[in-house]
Amino acid sequence: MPFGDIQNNLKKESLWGSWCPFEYGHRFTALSLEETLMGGQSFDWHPIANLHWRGRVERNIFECRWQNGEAEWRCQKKTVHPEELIEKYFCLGAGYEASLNELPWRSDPILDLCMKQLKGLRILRQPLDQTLFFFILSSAKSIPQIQAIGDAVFQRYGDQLIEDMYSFPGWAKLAEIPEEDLRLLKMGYRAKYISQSAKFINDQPGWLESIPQMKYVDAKNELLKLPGVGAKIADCALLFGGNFLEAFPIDTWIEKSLEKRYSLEGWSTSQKTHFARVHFGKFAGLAQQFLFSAERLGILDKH
DNA sequence: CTCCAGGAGATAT
DNA sequence: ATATCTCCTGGA
Repeated sequence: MPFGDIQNNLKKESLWGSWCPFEYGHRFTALSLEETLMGGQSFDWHPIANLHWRGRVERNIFECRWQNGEAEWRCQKKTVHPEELIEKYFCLGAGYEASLNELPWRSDPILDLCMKQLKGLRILRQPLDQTLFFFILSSAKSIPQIQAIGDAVFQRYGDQLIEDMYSFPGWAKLAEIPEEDLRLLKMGYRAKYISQSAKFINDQPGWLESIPQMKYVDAKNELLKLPGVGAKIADCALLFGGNFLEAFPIDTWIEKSLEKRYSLEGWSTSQKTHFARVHFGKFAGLAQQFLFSAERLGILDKH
């Protein structure tokens, strides 16, 4: 490595604060930390080394890593009140554990296995505007593809946060972008959804911001008004971007999982939604996350 | 080359 | 209500 690069890296490194353990760090495992950041609920995190990720929390850059058997985080020195940001973003605190305890794990051996194998898996509290954006992009796309398209949009239209990370441009900015320009960023048919949803949101100031205050059913019905937002994407936006832990998104993984693990072959999607609400209860979204990750990682077939 | 993804919307029954 | 087709792109 040339001397200039070494100096440059030292300079970059000096911008970072020291590593901190998570306050409830013992609850993460290497697997659950990775799955929380990279499992498809967020598209803000990028791996930069083995078990080491960099990502956005609001307009700040944080890093997380698994080191010496525990989870750690750090952020740039200029970040204001980083502990509060982390606590909020990762939903740290006793309330989350209490919610997990209300899931029917005592009577559901499948859920119990998922929760034991993925101990520490969390649902993040992300901003609704950006989460909605990513999940409109998500239809019939894999996680890396969604992230790549998002990165391109952020880089082209967002603000630069650090060397290679940019902010979510916001719906107001997206409303100004011609649909054809969005198509150039490989959105395909989703470009129309983004463009039209941006106009819808822009034409009704305060509408999107009011959604997190609503009851779940009302919030979902509002989001369903957006072009490109059906039941699945509305539930993803509410669960990952609106702190609605009762939202139970049913994608093809969960659809197949419910059929296979809970013998719901032949049930319609709406019947499965009803089953989930009755069986998993008011924190069904938490159960969904454990079930989804377990299927994705192939955990249930091993046991 | 064909097929189909972590979906939604339009159309037809 | 339910079934089928199409919409872009990229990877198997």
